[in-house]
Amino acid sequence: MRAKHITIKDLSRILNVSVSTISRAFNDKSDIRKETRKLVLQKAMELGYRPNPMARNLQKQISKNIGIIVPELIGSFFPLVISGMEEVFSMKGYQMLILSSYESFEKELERIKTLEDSMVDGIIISLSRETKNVDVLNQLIQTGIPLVTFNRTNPDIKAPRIIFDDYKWALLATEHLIIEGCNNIYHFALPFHLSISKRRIEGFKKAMTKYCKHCNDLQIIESGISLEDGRKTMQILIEQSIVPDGIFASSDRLAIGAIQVLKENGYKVPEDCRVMGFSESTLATIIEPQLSTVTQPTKEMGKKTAEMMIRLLESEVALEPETIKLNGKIKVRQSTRV
Amino acid sequence: MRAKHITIKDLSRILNVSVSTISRAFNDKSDIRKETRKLVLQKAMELGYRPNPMARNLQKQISKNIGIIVPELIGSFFPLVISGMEEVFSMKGYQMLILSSYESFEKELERIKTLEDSMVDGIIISLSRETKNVDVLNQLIQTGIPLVTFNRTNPDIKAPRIIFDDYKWALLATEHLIIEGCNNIYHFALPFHLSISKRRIEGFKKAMTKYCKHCNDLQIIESGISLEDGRKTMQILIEQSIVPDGIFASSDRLAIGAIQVLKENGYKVPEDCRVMGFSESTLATIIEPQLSTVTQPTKEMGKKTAEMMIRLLESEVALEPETIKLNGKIKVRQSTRV
DNA sequence: ATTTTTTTCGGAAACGTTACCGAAAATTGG
DNA sequence: CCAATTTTCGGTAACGTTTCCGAAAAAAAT
Repeated sequence: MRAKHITIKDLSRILNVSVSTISRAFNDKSDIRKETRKLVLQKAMELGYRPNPMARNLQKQISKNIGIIVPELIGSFFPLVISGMEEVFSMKGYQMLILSSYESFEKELERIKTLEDSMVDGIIISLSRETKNVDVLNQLIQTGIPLVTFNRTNPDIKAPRIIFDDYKWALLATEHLIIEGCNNIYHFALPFHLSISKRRIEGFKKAMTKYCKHCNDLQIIESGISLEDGRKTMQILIEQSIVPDGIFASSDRLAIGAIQVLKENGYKVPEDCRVMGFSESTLATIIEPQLSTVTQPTKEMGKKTAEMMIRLLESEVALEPETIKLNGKIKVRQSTRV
Repeated sequence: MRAKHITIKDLSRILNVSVSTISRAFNDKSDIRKETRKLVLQKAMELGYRPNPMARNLQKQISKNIGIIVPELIGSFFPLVISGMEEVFSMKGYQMLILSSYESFEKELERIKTLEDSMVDGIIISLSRETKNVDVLNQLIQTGIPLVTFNRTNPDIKAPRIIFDDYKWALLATEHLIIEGCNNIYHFALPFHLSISKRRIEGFKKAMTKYCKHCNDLQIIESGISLEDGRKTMQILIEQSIVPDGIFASSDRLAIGAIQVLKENGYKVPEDCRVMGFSESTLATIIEPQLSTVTQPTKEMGKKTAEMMIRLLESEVALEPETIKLNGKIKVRQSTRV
């Protein structure tokens, strides 16, 4: 039923040259005459010949596939990162197998197994929120398969990581709140065990002590990642009659949840409490007041990650795991400025 | 450098059986003794043998890859659809190659070519906003490669389509506005040449005439797809001193743009103008007032699309292109109810 | 016990490439 | 003009499976 594909052998028969010369013509080998190459390529074009990638990959013992595991496909962040990866991988002739761990450690392991089975040339991963044990990843590296982590990563993994300079920008974000006049600032943090969370907490603390602001651990609350998590955290604070004059949330979704609850309880943003988000999302300009946040070069992160993978793939020797830190920008909107 | 993979030949040597029996053991063939199968499988497990997919695919002349082309990866819609597809494809051992056309016709053609080159077993596509000519797709079908379209499709394509019952739900959405008391309703439409747009317009018209409401073509405005497009359309209306008492927007983003501009100009939603969106997005509950909209089983659409592809793949004979219409639900929030 | 049937297996040829090893042809050097 | 070199090419064996064909072994029938 399917139209038969023309192969290198067909070409060989038609052109009366050996299959090896045809292969040579397509692979820019040196030991072929320019005229014969032109002849072959021309005829190939004419007959619509396309090299069969499966055969080539079998012979070369590669798959030209890169496995990508992300915690989720919803939200704007990961799709945008992936979109950045696509740009560089498609240029280099690689294809992406995109899998979601759905924020579950168990599923994450499953996905890794799947990718191993399908013999991808490399694996790119951003950890699920549940992932604490990274032994499997390190075993993976042991077997020789290139691994790159991004955004949600873990210092114990002996692989390159591409991350935002969370420490620096958390510091600057907090500083922004302080300069705007906040004294009693709370930090809504991501799950503590995520390194991304730790780095932002450090930045927050540093800013607070730098300006001699009161800062104890009660002001740093492990909230989660969703909008609902942000709501809950805020609700608990209000029930305890605690209303900060500034909130630095570790994600836009947490920040928006906080704003919603503040407003529902009659507090005004930014007058009563200024709120700062992190990692720009499309939601930031929809909420009222519009959310100040730290924008991140999300697509850039995808590109850098993909480029790192290409480097691993093309290098003969094992590279020392490198950490690339990307810079953001503070986007001031109405939620922090009266 | 890379750890050598154990092959069927290694197993053959170790177990002292032929390669064909091993292959038989793994493929549930009938002509093999239960004990030998068990023996083989056990040893394979022990040595961590995994069939090489490239070799298998070359032999079977398939790739176990499905190409997927979507207009964009940002926004919640397409990632969610893809997430639905993933569920069924990963069950069936297929992998997805996800490519984005970035809403560009030219890029779309490029992507199709890429997928042909990589010899995917089937192609799933949702058209870019620019796509009017679908000859390439029909040629593709001619060559025998299974094609399934979803959401943004085109009646000229001779392939199955999985769509929402846009006509019906546009009708019901408009009806909802009418029942809530609107008389002068405007429809912010997607680009007219998209069939999805046409169907919703028909639904809108039908509802208006059914209730004997005044409805001329000026009330149906080709707006675009983005939030910015929604803002522009609303702005133009207001500049003409036209303020409808109801707006049915063909996407949540258009609706939110409209709401923003209405509010900026001192109009109240829903008191002065009720606004109805279409195709639930995460933005709907962030905007104030929260947006009434037509929710769609987005993930379900992905599943159904993938299942249709599997059917094409597994069927020997060519199937008559079928159209599957999915139902939605009207979600009433504050933007349409006082 | 011999023939017939069925079950179980091994050998070898595919699948479409690339890679290696020579050999023929063309070029150079003396 | 012949030898030495270089360029260009063909033949063939991989890569790791599956599939087909036929043969051996086991079971059933006579």
